[in-house]
Amino acid sequence: MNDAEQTRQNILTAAADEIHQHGFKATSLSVILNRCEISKGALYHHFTSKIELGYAVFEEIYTPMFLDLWQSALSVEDPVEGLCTFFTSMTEQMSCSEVVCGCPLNNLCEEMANVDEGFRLRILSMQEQLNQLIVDALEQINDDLRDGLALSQVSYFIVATLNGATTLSKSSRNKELFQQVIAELCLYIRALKK
Amino acid sequence: MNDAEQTRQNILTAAADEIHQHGFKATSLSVILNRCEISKGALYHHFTSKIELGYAVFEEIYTPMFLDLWQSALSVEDPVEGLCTFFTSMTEQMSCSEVVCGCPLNNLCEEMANVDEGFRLRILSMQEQLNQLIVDALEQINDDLRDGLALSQVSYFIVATLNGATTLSKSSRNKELFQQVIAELCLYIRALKK
DNA sequence: CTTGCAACATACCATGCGGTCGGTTATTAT
DNA sequence: ATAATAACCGACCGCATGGTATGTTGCAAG
Repeated sequence: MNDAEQTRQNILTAAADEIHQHGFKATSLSVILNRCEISKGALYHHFTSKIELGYAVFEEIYTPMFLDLWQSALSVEDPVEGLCTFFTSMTEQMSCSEVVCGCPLNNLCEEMANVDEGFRLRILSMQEQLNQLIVDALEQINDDLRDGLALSQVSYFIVATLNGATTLSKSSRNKELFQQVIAELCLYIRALKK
Repeated sequence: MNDAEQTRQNILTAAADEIHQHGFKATSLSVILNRCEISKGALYHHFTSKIELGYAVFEEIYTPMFLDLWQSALSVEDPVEGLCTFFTSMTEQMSCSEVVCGCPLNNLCEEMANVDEGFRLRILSMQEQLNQLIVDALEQINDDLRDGLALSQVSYFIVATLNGATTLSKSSRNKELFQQVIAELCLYIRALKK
């Protein structure tokens, strides 16, 4: 990686962290500049505007990190158990910043979906990708599942609950509530089986 | 209500709407002043700062509106069915602004819980009140429910899912996803019974 | 009638923001 | 070697923000 690409990556990772911590609007470009020890000219050489930087963070940092996580959780023999262990390990490995700051994508959705169409469409696309991921995984064990399940609906339900759980843990500022919701979610997921 | 109290109420309702639409930080005091056709002096006569205005909106507008809604949904013979009809009617009566802007309390939680302790504690307190409301209602039909249910956990699960559903509908900008999650949630709730 | 305070109005301030622009250095192609 | 361009610097700009200080009006008690 040459120097230019390196500074671009530095900007992206710093911006990703700042946006995660403070949201997009409240993220100050000057803070990013300080963290990267670069000038404003450097930033605007790589990104045409703040919002384009935001899009790049979304597409190049958040999205792959997110989808890879879910993909690996679902790429097991039994995706139902895969999801449950995924969720449970989240409650254990959850760092303090994640308890406090929540999921970056969920945050961005809350903040920007109804304000900026570019963000909204990106979020929407990602949610559909994620939903497809889950549906595909569940369909592979369709024979073990109860009859009459609306798998897409089930998938959205799971994701919605998970997002709601992170939001809940943000206000309570402890893992306990999150763990409770996750425990109940695992009960629900396992009950999908016959 | 005298004139002073009337202007105070005007400020509160205008602020509540603006905060609902744009979030707390992005809400501009000058917009509120224009909507109410008052001066900045008037606002700062009634509220010492922007954040105190935010607290007042939370306590005097959002909280009672919210708790009353849930209370009336749960104050029926069968709270399980009460919740289901409550949720279902939400999907039908949901105005465009609610689809786009989401739940005011959920929004505030997302935006302010990890930034301002005053907001966080107020949100937390309200969530605990709401949880107690649901738990109390479910306990009254405990005999009809399955054994071994952790009612507090169940209650948090329901609230988390509902919040996640509104967030989902924000990014998709249509009711369909919301309705799907709600439909699945109703299945879950009804399955709490024996 | 006047005194006093509540209920406003208006002008102003410091600050931080995203963004621009002319200039400079480093790299690369010819 | 030189020309061209990428990569970067840093001063500056307009603007909107939350907040303050001073001034004005109107009502109500004494």
